[in-house]
Amino acid sequence: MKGKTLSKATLSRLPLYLQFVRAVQTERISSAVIARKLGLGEVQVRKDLASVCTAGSPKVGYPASQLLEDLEKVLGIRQSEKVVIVGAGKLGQALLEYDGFRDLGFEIMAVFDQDSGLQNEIRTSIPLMAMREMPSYCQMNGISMGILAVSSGNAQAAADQMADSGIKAMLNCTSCRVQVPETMMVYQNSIPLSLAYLKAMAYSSNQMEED
Amino acid sequence: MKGKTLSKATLSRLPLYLQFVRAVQTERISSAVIARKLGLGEVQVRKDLASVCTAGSPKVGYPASQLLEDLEKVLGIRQSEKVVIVGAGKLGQALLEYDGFRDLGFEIMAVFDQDSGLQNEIRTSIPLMAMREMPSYCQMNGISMGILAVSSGNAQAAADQMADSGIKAMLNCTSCRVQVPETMMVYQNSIPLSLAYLKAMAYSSNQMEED
DNA sequence: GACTTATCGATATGGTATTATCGATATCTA
DNA sequence: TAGATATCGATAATACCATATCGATAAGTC
Repeated sequence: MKGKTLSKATLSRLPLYLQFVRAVQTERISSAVIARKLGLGEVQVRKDLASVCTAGSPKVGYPASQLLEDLEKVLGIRQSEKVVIVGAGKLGQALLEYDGFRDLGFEIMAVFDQDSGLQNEIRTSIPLMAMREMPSYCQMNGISMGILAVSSGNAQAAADQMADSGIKAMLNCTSCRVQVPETMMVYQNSIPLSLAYLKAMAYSSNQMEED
Repeated sequence: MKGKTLSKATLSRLPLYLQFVRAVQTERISSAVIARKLGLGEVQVRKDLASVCTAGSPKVGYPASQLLEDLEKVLGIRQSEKVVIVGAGKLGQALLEYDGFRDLGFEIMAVFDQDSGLQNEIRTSIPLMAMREMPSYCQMNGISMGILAVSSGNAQAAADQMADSGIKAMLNCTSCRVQVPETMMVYQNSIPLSLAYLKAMAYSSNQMEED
């Protein structure tokens, strides 16, 4: 549309701004306040916001309602996005109970698992279905996003089935890398891997201090 | 020590290399193979590996055993790191069952929760304790890393208690930002936030294609 | 032993992201 | 109405990261 170029780094921060603006009760917000609360640079906040909202004015800050609206528009959460979860183990169940998805415009439609005996463990109204039903279900409901939350051994097979189902964007919550078609976008969010990264960061920053 | 400067970006990839080198069965590994399987640039892999290992040689690649050793050394996983989990809900339980931590050199020592009635739900031998026991437990066992996995409403309070317990690095699996002392390092790993980022990425890249 | 090839390491280039700086403007006060 | 101040937007400078290129070297081949 507008040909604006949103950088990856900026994109990754937009949801944070969204959350913050929602939580705040004031009519007007300044970049300084956002920066302080989110632990970011003041200029960075302005630059990020400038790429989605032009309503900021000197001495007064951004109007919260306008900023909120613009953020939601850019993030595309005005109309909710349908998502499936693959894997009904503990992690999948945790995701089912999580209310954080709705706030960000996601609607969890269904959970798929090989083991349909887990039905009684699941307390929500979201249906649990067998893996083999996934392709037809996703295609029928026009679902293009999915969360991979199976055990390591099943990761690649499940990923293949997601590809067969027409999933175009996968959040991989496994710690395995999976091979997917080029048309599918993958973002890895593995807790153990993140923990390893955090440790390495802490480790190396300590070394620098001691240096 | 050696004054080497490991970039954040490189650090985030080291665990991937580690996993890959472990999984591979050959004696020698070339950067090209790693790059292809991990979907990275060949030169990038060499550059990353050069910062931790000097044993690569032309025509032959890297000796797997040496590379593995060096990666483990840099990531500091030769001696295991003790970690606590805060929050024994579904997510906390999922983490307890997860074997991915041990492979990366982490030992889950205990879980803390306000509700100690969850004991019977937990199937592992890892002890569940009350939150108020956390400070003494962590200090007694010299624990400096923790995973925050409570519900949104309790996030800040739990984070405060982690700070009181001497935790120096927190993996925040909540979707809330928490305020912590400056001495504490935080890395956020929130599945809904990651999903929002992924959607925004897919969204904007589609726009570019249609452009 | 000379030639070819695969592969590494190092340097150079280009791009992206962050931070610093400055001018412009809306509000407030006198 | 004039001046002071907070805050934004824009441009510039810096730092960071990824990619391209090139020479060097070890293994294989004739």
